Amino acid sequence: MPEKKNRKRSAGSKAPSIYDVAREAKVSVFTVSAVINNKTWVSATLVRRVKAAVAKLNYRPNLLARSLAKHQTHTIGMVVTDIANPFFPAIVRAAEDAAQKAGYSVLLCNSDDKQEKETLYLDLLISKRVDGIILNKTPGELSAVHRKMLSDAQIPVALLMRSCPNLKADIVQTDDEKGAHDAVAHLIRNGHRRIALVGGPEHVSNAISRRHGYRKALEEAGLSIEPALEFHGDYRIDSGHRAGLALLPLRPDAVLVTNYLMTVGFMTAANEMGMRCPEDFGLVSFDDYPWLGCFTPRLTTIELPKYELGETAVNLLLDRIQGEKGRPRTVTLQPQLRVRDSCGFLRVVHKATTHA
Amino acid sequence: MPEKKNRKRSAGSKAPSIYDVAREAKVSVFTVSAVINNKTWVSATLVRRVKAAVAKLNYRPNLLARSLAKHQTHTIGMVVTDIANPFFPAIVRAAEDAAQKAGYSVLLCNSDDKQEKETLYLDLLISKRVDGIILNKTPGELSAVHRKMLSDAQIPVALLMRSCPNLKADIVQTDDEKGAHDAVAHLIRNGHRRIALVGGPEHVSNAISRRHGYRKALEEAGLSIEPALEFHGDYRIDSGHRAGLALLPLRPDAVLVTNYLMTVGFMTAANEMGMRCPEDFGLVSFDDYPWLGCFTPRLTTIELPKYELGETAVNLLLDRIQGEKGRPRTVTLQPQLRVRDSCGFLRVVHKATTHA
DNA sequence: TTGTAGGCGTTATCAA
DNA sequence: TTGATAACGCCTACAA
Repeated sequence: MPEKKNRKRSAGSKAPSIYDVAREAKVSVFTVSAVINNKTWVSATLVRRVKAAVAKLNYRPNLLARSLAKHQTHTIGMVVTDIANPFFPAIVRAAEDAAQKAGYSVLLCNSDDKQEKETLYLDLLISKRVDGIILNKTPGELSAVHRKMLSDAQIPVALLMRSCPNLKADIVQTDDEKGAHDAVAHLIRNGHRRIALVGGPEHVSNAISRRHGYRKALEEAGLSIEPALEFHGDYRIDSGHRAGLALLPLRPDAVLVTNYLMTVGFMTAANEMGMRCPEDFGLVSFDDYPWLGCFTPRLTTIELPKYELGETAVNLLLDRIQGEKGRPRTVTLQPQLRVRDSCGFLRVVHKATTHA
Repeated sequence: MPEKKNRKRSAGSKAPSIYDVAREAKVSVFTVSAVINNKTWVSATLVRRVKAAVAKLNYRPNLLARSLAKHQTHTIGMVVTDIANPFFPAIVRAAEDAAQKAGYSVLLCNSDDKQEKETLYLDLLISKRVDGIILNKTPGELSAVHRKMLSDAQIPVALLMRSCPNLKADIVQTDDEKGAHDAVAHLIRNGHRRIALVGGPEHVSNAISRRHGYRKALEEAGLSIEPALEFHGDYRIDSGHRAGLALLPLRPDAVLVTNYLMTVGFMTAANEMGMRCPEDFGLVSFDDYPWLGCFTPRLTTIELPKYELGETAVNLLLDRIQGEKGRPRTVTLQPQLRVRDSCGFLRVVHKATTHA
């Protein structure tokens, strides 16, 4: 058998296999394998010989074969709605960092928030036998089939920013209700009364939490909830634009926009309508970015700890991969109000003066 | 042999293999394999039986095993400096789209522009036997060892936005010299004379091109090149900030900042120093983003076709994977000047008035 | 048209 | 401490 291998090898110039190394070092494949994996029991002489052969042939173990034999790929799948949405890059970066540190790599998938695409990718990741999946779930349940496949194949999943009604899995999220609440409370403190909401997709858990927080703050302040001031977007620019077109004519004092992309659309609409922030309306946006501080209006935001989100997601996953059997954990990270200039601070001063 | 498999299988609830399906459908593994791969020669009856078994068992082929047998993983590796740099997400998204469309998935790596990390990832990708690599090369050469491994393993690479001195490979890039030239020419048309440059890493090909374009435009206009007005950054925020601190005191009329992150740093420095754009200095930035149009100052930019970059990269790669043997191709996409308000148009009017 | 058996490159079991 | 050799799950000549 080794003979045949020889023939093939010497023909073209393929990547060397463990057999080539074994032959070169005049040892068995077992020994080579042992050296590759730093097993302690190999004699110094053989270690030297093997290492020399490895260097000479530029041998690199075929991780596919290894994965097949060991039933683990050291790969995690990460499916987000869209890496081009600026909310995700930092999260993905953090995940990749944490994964890399632990010897894992990440396969990136974009679902566009479509169930079909998500299903497709889930199938793919399962087929590729990834060791775990970070899932920014599309709204809706996970099919029974996929639940079964995931549990049969023992592939843990960590839910990112979105819970899934019928999937018991670890979750990493931010305290969105609190974030939205703090944002609206801040707006109210600054004197705003009629506050609009540009929310996310109706059935996405974090969008629901944000709406809760929004309403709660309103109620606590004794302000009425006007359904007409609530707009349901989809976290993309265009829906923010539509929201602006629909909401601004209603002349709200201020608005809470629940993600950056929609804020961009909203501001564009405002510009088109000749309305200015914060003069004509106050605004708090979700998500913070380094560039928000150096352009006008300087947005007041609810910062979400993106890096920690990604990092935590893979750490939860890694625990499961290493056999952690406890019940699902939920890690809730704290958002933070970052006050800048888009809330009509001047207006507050004005009111305060009035009161005095 | 199948017996042993049986024993194991019935014990736990592992993912089913092709053998399980064969047994369930009462056919041979060959037939199952044929059906899975839509071979035409299987009789309708057996196809039906196999499909039923597949559905019943929720069978999904183990792509690892398939890859090992077929010597192709249908995976491409993509190594960028940092996905958190807003320049990359759209490119990666485009690449993933194009890859997915062709049945490939993408493994994402961040090199941070460090040779060591790049080397690490290259080793990894080779070991994982990816079918191709999209590489946003760190400055410097590719080691001979890696060149040899890549060619031995027949792994094509497509260089993204950066050429590599000793690697003959397909390249996708933008016409950076033209982009920078157009930017500076625009600045000059607007009346600016002393124009500073915030450039990229000294040995990165696109940074060199951008500097060429900058100087060329200056020369064409008969303006002198002041080395003191050229700052070498690293495409990250902090270096843009340092650039602002160093350049602004020199009171240039305007500045060309060669990427968005550095522009953010530069603007921050300007704010700290109480200098305003475009009143105190004009600015053109590389890279365009949807949000630039709705915040002040509305940046005039050189837009780079990010989506096409990513798409083209994988298409070039796919061609190679499918056996294309021609000599390396270079695809150069055209950047586009997008005029907004950051160039001090008013100033031009002013100067014009003066001259009149 | 279908089945059998060997190979893909590792790891792992069991002797030696 | 080492060496044969059987898995791992799939593909694919070669036979039937």
